Amino acid sequence: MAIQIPRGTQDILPGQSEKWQYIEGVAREMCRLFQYEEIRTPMFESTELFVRGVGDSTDIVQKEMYTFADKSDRSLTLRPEGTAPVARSYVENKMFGLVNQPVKLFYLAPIFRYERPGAGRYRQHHQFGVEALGSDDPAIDAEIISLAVGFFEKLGLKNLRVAINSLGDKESRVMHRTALINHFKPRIDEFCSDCKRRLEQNPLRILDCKVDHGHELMTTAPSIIDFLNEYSTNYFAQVQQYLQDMDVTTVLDPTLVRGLDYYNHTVFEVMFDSKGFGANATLSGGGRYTGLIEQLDGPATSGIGFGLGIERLLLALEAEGIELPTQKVVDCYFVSFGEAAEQRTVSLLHALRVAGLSAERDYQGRKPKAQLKSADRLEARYVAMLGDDELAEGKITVKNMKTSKQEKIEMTALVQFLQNK
RNA sequence: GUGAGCAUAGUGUAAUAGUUCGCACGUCACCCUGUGAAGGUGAAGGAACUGGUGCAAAUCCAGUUGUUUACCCCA
Repeated sequence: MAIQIPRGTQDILPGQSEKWQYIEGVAREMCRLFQYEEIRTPMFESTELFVRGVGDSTDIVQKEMYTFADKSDRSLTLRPEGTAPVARSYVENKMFGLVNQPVKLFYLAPIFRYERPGAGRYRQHHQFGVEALGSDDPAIDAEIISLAVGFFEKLGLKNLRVAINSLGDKESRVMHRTALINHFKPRIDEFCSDCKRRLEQNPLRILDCKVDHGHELMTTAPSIIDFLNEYSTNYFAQVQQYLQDMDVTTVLDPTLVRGLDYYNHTVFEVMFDSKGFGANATLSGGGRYTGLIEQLDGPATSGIGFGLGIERLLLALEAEGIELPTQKVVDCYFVSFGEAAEQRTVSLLHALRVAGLSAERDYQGRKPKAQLKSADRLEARYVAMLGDDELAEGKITVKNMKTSKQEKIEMTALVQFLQNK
């Protein structure tokens, strides 16, 4: 049996990789406009970083990390999310001391989680993530959200729903959780088995249960918004106002929570609603984190960011029927008749490439007819044909593949001829 | 981690417990020995792995692996 690719991973092959490059290009361009700079952190970190940063009660840390010991018995973990490494780097490189705050960073990086693969979920996936560290200004929350939305729109995605919520500070979250349990517990027998399990595990999830969504307790359930203190309420109102000022449409979703421990205040998700699209409607998720930097032994610093999965984005683009521009241009394909011509092709081909023209030839000793076929399939703009006749005259036949017109030109004029086309 | 479906040439598919597993596209050759997108003829190339039941297994059963999908959770 041949060796197979590890479960939940995929090769990005030619034909597909061009799409990735395009998406990455759009991401970089957005970041340039919004003035975020690229950071590249290692693919693996001390396990401790994620245990402390992400939170040891989260699913990610409890069961999804690729953790291994190196030869010196250090416990290392393949990056399961993007924010903690950035926060670590911020602290380690003392970026809190930089004159310009917040420090605005982005990354394009592989993420590893040991989980069961499904629709739009992989063991290695790739995220475009953006983080702004060192500012409590609600304007930066709005900026981050508008960047995410702008990115999707630039790629032509429609049917987007931007869900937004505030978790307030940690206190409000704990109080809300208790209130939810008290609300549902007396009548939990009326709910489905999933909800019974959710009651202790994650009572908030009961609210978007598909089975019990009609139950009267659903509508009367306590909302997190009612548990926010004055600062949190005002902060959230300000974020929403700024978003409105930028014409970014959002939907308040009081049931929105995120699975990572470090989130406080603003949280948001960009959802893709399109029928035929699977259960993973979340294209992007993010929010504000206030305790993370301190948790990692840095000064009290607040940050906000988001991550979005490229694989899911590609699925969404496909579902929408959006074709990404992929340009692979072959300026000239060489077709040679006979051995002498084939030998002469080597230097001509090289000359074109040196001159900045993309050029290709046949390496399988195929017949001229088959060479033409290859040129056609590669969508070469021109074919340069060389045989004994041309060699004798010091000329070469150049054929425009679109118009099928061909002419014989001086061999020495080939580069110039093609450059002018 | 739980449940369900699927696994046939490079790709997409068909069939059925019983000779040599059919078709399409692709590949290659020839018709056409210096010209691509059309056509004709021909060729190469295939049952995920392991075990079981049967005279006989691609087909039935079990396990393994992979894959799709719904949960959980997330990007």
